[in-house]
Formats: sequence, structure tokens, C-alpha cells
Amino acid sequence: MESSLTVNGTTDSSDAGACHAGAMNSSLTNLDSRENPHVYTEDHCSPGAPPHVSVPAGAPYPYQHTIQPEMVDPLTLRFHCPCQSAQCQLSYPDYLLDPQSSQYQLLHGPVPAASSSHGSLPAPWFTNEPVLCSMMPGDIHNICVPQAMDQQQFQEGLAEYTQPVVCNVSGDGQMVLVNPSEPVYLTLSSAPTHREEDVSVVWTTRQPPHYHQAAYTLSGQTSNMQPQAPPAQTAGALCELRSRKPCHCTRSQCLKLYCECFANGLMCSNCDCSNCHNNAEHDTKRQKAIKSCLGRNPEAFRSKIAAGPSGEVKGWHNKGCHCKRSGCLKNYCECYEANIMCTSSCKCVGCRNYYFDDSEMGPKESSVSVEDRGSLSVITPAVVEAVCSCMLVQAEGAESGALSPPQAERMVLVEFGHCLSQIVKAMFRNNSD
DNA sequence: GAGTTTGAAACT
DNA sequence: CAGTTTCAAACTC
Repeated sequence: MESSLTVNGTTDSSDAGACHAGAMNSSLTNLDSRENPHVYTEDHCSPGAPPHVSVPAGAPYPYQHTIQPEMVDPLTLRFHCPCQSAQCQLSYPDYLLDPQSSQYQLLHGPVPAASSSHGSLPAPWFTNEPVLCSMMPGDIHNICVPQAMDQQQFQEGLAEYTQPVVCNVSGDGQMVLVNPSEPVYLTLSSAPTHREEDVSVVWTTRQPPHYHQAAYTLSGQTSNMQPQAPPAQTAGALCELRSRKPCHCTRSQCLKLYCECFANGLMCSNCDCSNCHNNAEHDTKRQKAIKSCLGRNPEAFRSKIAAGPSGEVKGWHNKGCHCKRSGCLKNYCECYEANIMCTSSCKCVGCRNYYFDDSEMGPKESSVSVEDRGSLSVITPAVVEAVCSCMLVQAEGAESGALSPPQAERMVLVEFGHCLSQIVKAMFRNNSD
């Protein structure tokens, strides 16, 4: 998962030095789950990518801070320490880490829902990575509960988890901590997000007196997360989701990725589909279909749109589009539809959906000659930021190593050379396509 | 609303 | 992995 937060505790001071090629080639990402899952640093190699660790957890370290709720950036859902130090290393608070005293734990590794006896829980929808603030709004379906499950099913299902789940939810800054060892019946309410047709999810409970769940809202004007009283119940609906457009499938039984509901990890509800099997009544078949899709592509249910450089939703298409006739200027194009520009990952023909310095222009307004596209599609804002980050890492490394200014300058320039080399290679690849 | 176009997903 | 078919959404009239 190209998630934003990661976690590990490997001592690896070479990470920073290893920044250049990896960051440029993989274009931001690479979750780096290693031994100690509890500490992470901001990643300066690849904006939007998971931070990784260069100092072991528990080691005395002046820049190590504990995550506080107010550190969550309401827009990016990432943690930002107020110390602003490039070397800052954040660790999860004790209440999330201590399995003895805490009702919460971080969830690591695949959720064992696949072994669920009744098979009702959506194992493939759960991320394989730690989920606390590591998910983008578009990933909300990763923690969705099948909407047709009744209370008993839901409780039975959750009871099978041995670890509580810490869920980060919605682009509105909602975060929910759920303890499945004392499961409660969750309901969901929705709120409008950046796209009118999208709906983000807010988990709430029916307020059992002892429920171990906390919902926090980051209101627009305040940076402090305050416990939020559960909103009014949305009786019945366990899962309201983004992209709640009804599908019109006729032949796929809504059990293939052609079906947008299925592709979003949703059961069909109020759709115009025929012969639909994407519902609780056909759960066995549905689970089989999910497995089948994951067999073909383990990332099948992940959002195709990666986060942008600062973690915002707008970023780039993971696989890239393959448009041939639309010029990537119609909604047939997945990039255009997501209001993002095509990148070097795309294999489109005659693309006109790319960035040109028309400043405020988005992908749907900008224009530039097709000939320039090869280079422009390589030097995306993400790449520029990645280059800057890599150079910054070198500068910081030089600083911490007490190198002389000329030596530091040299390190930075060498790094820049590495990055430039990668960019040029990418341009040639692009132009030769 | 019917028919056409389009490109992703699925299949071979 | 490339080519073909299937599919459903987007688009046009």
C-alpha cells in the first residue's frame, strides 16, 4: 500500500543516503514495514510516501515525540509534529501500544478475517498496513463493513479479531478507534466531501454505556481534536460510502470490477443492476469473487489514485490510463475523471491532459503542445518535490555530520545529479514510447 | 431513452 | 505479455 504513515524501528542511518534512486524511480512510496512498528519519521525522500525510520525505537533521541491528536493534519490525515524538525521522530502514544492497559492497539499485518467462519467480514477490504492515519480518503472502503450485516453478525465478526482496530476515516478528519473485543454495533453517517457525488464515512456508535470507541473531529478552525458526540443514528445502513452512484450492471452480476459498487468494496444498494449478486444474500459467491479479483490483482480494491505530494487526494493514477481516442479529455479517462493529470505512468495516445504552467489551470483546463508532453509529464509537482526532499536530506545529513559547507554543497549537488539523471532517463523513455 | 463510443477489466 | 472480447460508463443525438 502506498500509504502515508509507516512505522518501523530499524536503525538505518543509510536510509537518507539511499534516497535518490528509490524515491525517483518508484515515485514516492514503498512502505517500509520493518521490525519495530511503533516509531516513524517524516520521510524526506518522497513526499506523500510513508515516513521511515532511521533511529531505533526507544533509543534516547532528542527529536522523538509522541503522537498527539492535534498533530493530525485535517487535510492530509497525516501527523505533523509542531517541532517542525526534519529529524522529528514520532511514536504512537502508550495507550495505543500497551496491550495490557490499553483498550486500543495498532493493527498490523493482514486482518485475519479471511478465517471468519461465516465469511461475512470483508477481509480484502482491510489494509495490510497499519491503518492509523495511513489511509487516504479514497481508501475509506478499506474499512467498510458489509452493509447488510445485522447487529449480531457484526458483533460475531468483530469478536473474531484479536486486536482492536484503529481506523482513520474520511477526508474530513474523522478518526475512530474501535475495540473489537467489546464490539458495538456501528452505524455510519455521511458528510459531503470535495466532490459532490462523494460521500465520506463517519463511524459512530449506538452509544452502549461501555463502548470503547472514540470519534474525533477536526473542525475547520481548531487544530485540537475533540471527542465528538455520536451523531444521530443512521438506522439500518451500516455502510454508506463514497461514490454512491447506482450501478447499472446487467451481465456481471456486480461481482466483477466492471461494477463500480463492487470495485469500491460496496454491496449494491438502490442500484439499477440486474441479477445482482453483490449483496449479503450471495455472500459466499461474493467472497469468492473478491478472492478471484485479488488473485488477479492484489491491489484490485485499492484506490487507483495515489496521494499527491502533500498527501492530498489529488495526485496521480497508480497504473496510468491507456486512452487512445479521447485525448484524455473526457471522463472515459480515469485520470481526467479524477481531475488529475496524466503522468509518465500513462500509456495514452494523443494525451492532452497534462500539466503546463498555466498556473491555476487544472488538468481539465490546461493546454500545451503534444510534443512537450514527454518531458512535462515526467517533471510533475511530485517529482519536483521529491527532488527537493532528496536534496534536503543530503543537506541535513551533511549538517548532522558536521561537514564543511563545501562538502555539504557537494553532497547536495551530487544528489541533484542523481535526480536529474533519473528524470532525463524517464524523459527518454517517455519520448521513445 | 436508444444507440454509439470508449477504455478498463477479463479472458485467451 | 499481447491481442481480443466483454462490460458498463460516458457520451451523442
